[in-house]
Amino acid sequence: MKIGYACKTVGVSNTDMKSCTLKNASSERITEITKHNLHVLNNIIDYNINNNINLFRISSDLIPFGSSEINDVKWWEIFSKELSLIGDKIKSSNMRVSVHPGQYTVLNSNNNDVVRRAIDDLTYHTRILDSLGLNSQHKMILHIGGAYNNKKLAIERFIENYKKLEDNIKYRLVIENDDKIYNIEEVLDIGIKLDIPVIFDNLHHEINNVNNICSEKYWIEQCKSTWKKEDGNQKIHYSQQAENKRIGSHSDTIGIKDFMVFFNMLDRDDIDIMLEVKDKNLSCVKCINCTDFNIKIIALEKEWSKYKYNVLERSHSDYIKIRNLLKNKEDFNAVSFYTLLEKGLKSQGDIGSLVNGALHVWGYFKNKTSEKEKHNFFKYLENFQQQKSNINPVKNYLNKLAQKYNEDYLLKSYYFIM
DNA sequence: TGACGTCAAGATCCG
DNA sequence: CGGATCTTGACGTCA
Repeated sequence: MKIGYACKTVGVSNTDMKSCTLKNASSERITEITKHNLHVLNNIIDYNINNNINLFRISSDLIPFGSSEINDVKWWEIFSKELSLIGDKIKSSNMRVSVHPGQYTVLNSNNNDVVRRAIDDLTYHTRILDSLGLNSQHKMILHIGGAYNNKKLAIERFIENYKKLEDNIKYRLVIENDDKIYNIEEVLDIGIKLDIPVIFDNLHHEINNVNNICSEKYWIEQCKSTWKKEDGNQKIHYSQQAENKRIGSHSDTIGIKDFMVFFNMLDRDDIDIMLEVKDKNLSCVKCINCTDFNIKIIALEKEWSKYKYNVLERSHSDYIKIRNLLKNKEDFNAVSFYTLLEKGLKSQGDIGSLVNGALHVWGYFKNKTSEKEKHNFFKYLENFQQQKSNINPVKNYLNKLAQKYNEDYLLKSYYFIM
């Protein structure tokens, strides 16, 4: 089983992709950004390897305007060396990657121009995986498209247009149920008819389902048979509804208790789970740790070192509870740890606890800083205490100091990003 | 015509 | 002038 995350990282340095607007998209600018983004992709792959993450979705933003006619840069030739080095890393680490054209890539449109652009976009995404030298287990996920007041015709159009696609596109293409139009039963019908693997998305299914008679497990098992040996293990998407947000919005983090219920329901090892969640790799590491039967306490201690000041500034009592939980090195439980962590991070920190957190972090510097820096810090802190500002200027200043004095422990923590 | 989703770029505001 | 905060962009469908 692999558990992965989509497109970008949270709290990892040098992993931000660049982009540009259409009016600035010269060949030079596109080449420059592509070079940067490939460097970033390489860093993300390194991060994944170092954190035992072996499922990842590559961002469609890798190449600016990758499927547009205005991009005339032959990036797959110019950067062939960089691409194959990244591809080699992916292969040698047994990582599985994917790409996912979004809701605006519509293969079944009744507008020929939209279909033409959709095919260009599929060609672009396929080229990413091809240029990395990856096999057919590395997939491209697509939704079926619109309904146009006649679903039957719209499905027929999808089928006809699919048949016209180049073989190297078909080689990777898989289809997924969406949250509004095509439910899992309809997507499965298409998948079976065309011999395309089907991705089950639990949240889309919750919102847009056939009926409540068949269980999630039933549909996941139905999808399983669409995955052939050369496609690799069945892949599914998992996400949770964000509280107090529009139906279908992804949660900020994966609630570990609900995830474990889902995981235990699957009761299988030959399945890969792509998480769709705002905190990306953070939830991914959480889920990996909680499903690892051989987890060592050092893995949780490492996690705690990154989150501790975020908890401290929100809730001192949760901070103490988690610290106590980790003191018992023989009998620890990853789910209990993350459940407490979620509770702590959900707490609303008051002025006192936020100040307490900032002072703890200040402790890293107090013997190194100049008088001026000390003065600046306490000025920011005083402004916050007197409600003249929020906590951000205080934390931003601490971040600056952390960078200046190269405090690796703080820079690797999530204190400055949450 | 706006909502939908995404998030960096670009624009503007603030001290 | 630098940093913080708000708006735009780029895509297609549907109400």
